Amino acid sequence: MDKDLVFKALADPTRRLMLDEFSECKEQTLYELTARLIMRHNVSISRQALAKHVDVLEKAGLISSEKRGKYRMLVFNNEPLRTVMDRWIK
Amino acid sequence: MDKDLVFKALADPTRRLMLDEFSECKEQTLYELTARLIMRHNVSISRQALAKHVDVLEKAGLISSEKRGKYRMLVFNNEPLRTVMDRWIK
DNA sequence: TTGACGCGCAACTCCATGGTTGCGTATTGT
DNA sequence: ACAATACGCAACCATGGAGTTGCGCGTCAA
Repeated sequence: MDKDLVFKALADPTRRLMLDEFSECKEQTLYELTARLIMRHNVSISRQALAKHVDVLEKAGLISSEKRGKYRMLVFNNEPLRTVMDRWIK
Repeated sequence: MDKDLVFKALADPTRRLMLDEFSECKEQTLYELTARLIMRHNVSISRQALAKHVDVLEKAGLISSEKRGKYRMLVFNNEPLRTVMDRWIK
């Protein structure tokens, strides 16, 4: 696990909103996630921009993705968040 | 406490090294901190660049500073780190 | 088969930010 | 008084990253 990638992923407010959605529903398609962000958080953003954020979160190990036919299923994993703060909080 | 500022502060690897030093020694002058980073972590960086990082950390509430004559004393505060991860780790 | 839809990819723009350089200020020791 | 030093400030440059646009591909229902 690359801690640098985790902190980079957390640096963006849109990605933190995405994590908020995932902490309520651990499995979502990219389509569902986009719809939720637009409707519940008034996020005005294109699908492609969201897809980029998904890539960043995936490289950080915070989500994993799986192709299911037409849809792309995203699964949340908060384990990196648990381990990344160890060095300062004792 | 502005969580956005905290995550921004954590996004940079140099600032995370600074926090590493602070978690070992909670009070340091800016001069001491600069010397430690250069010697113990082989960080090649100017004093001004460090001062900018200090400003970012201070705005995030992660350190507080106090002028003591010629020196600027910096004091670590990890409380924002404890509260900022709540929403995803339950 | 054909159209709609969810998605991937690449090029482009724009701006925040890390870093440097140069100069000025205040404090301290001799 | 004067030199050394720890620091603040402002301008500048270069890079990375967020966002958009346009196009094409694969899947599914009619």
